[in-house]
Amino acid sequence: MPLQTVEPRRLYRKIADQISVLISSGEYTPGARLPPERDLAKQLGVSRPSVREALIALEVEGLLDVRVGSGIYVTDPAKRHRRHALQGDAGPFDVIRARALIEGECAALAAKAASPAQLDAIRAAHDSVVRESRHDHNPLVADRLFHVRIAEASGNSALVLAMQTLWDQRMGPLYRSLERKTEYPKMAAETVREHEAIVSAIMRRDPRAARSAMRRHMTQTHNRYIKEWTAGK
Amino acid sequence: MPLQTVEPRRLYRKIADQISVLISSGEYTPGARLPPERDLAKQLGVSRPSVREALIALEVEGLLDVRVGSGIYVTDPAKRHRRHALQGDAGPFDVIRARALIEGECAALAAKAASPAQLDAIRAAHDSVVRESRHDHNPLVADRLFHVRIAEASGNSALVLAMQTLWDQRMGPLYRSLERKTEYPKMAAETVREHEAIVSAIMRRDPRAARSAMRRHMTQTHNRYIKEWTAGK
DNA sequence: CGCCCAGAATTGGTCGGACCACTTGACCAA
DNA sequence: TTGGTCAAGTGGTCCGACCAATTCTGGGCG
Repeated sequence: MPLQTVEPRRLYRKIADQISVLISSGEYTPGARLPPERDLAKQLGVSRPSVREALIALEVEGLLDVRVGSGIYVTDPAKRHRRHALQGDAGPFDVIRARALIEGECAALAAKAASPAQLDAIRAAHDSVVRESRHDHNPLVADRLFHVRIAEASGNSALVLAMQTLWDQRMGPLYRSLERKTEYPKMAAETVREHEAIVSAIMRRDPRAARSAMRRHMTQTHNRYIKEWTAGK
Repeated sequence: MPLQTVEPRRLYRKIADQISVLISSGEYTPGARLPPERDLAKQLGVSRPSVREALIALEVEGLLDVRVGSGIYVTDPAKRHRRHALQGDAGPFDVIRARALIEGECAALAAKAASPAQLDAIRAAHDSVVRESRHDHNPLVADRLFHVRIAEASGNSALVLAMQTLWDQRMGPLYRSLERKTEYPKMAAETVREHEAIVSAIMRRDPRAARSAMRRHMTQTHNRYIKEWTAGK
């Protein structure tokens, strides 16, 4: 039988995993403050530098939030921003197509099973997009929230995760060049109209309509990108 | 005009960003070895602990590979494993359901459009899973590759990304407790049989069959988890 | 009594140096 | 060629110290 390669896990990893377990097991709830580094070091029987390395690893992973002079806090899972967003090499058009698939299904599931509170959240997010658009604001953040809300209403947190991963791909370099000089006012109106179709389908509990509305939204977004792409030379 | 929030970027972040730039600008190519920590500290004019914190951050982000006693190496972008993959709080069952959706579609697309080389890759990955199982090995790595190959054959790199993100959720702590003491020999046979159905459907270019074979595989995996879950008390 | 501010205490940030463990390669002997 | 030994290089861990930001506390003032 083939031998397994032994891998000496480094101390900071062991510490990080321990803390990570404490968080996911609910020992430390989101927003809670961890003990000071010095105390952690003492409790774990390791030195403070090692604890710091573990904390930095967890901070990079997005689980912790370090505030100088104040303490170390557990990040709210909803606010877990991935600033490193694992750069996939997926191009904008692949992303759009994948989103059409995944988010279409999210919309259908949402229409089927969303709770009243989730419906409210979707509507609120939609209103927020409308508001931002009116003020000539770039509604990117609100737009993201709108899609997240729908994914959440699907009742499957893994779908939320997948959706966010794809959305955040637009932080990638290829994507960004496409979005540089978009004329929001013009296309914001179209976006809002498409969003409305989605919201309305979900509200009236029509999964098939919701799915196709979401897919149409994605297709149209796709087309808008192409137009920009060709217009931008 | 609103003032910008001044954010005192911590030293390790600044160092990490500098090194990150050197990597993406091609100063250090994949596989290259960085200078020793002590030298880096001297060149940057900071202490070694700070350099170490930066290196750990980059290691967590997947850009660097630290080998004890040897040195620090730039990770090959293709091999960049997202071990950090953002621990969503998605439970195993949500993940399975989401994968059924996404990978089902991957399989269908693969059946429709896979190139001969991609078909070979799928078959090779499948053979590898069979081989591992026979040797009483945990075929986890091979299994992952099998699913990645199918996703790749879909021709949509965003789907590959989404699939990997979900798969890597099993690195999460909650998931791990479920997989601790699995009896691989027993369920490996079932897994292989289900894989074969998928491969065969893709090979004969039958998208609908491929989709349903993949979904069945996920459903069965789901059931196996439940059995373990209840058996484990 | 309530507000405000200065100083103290707490907590994370950075540093320098020390020693240990592992890897690597050179060298030597069988 | 093979295997073993050894030294140098490199990351791993630790300690103690001091700095900087935040928070707490208590006293003075309105």
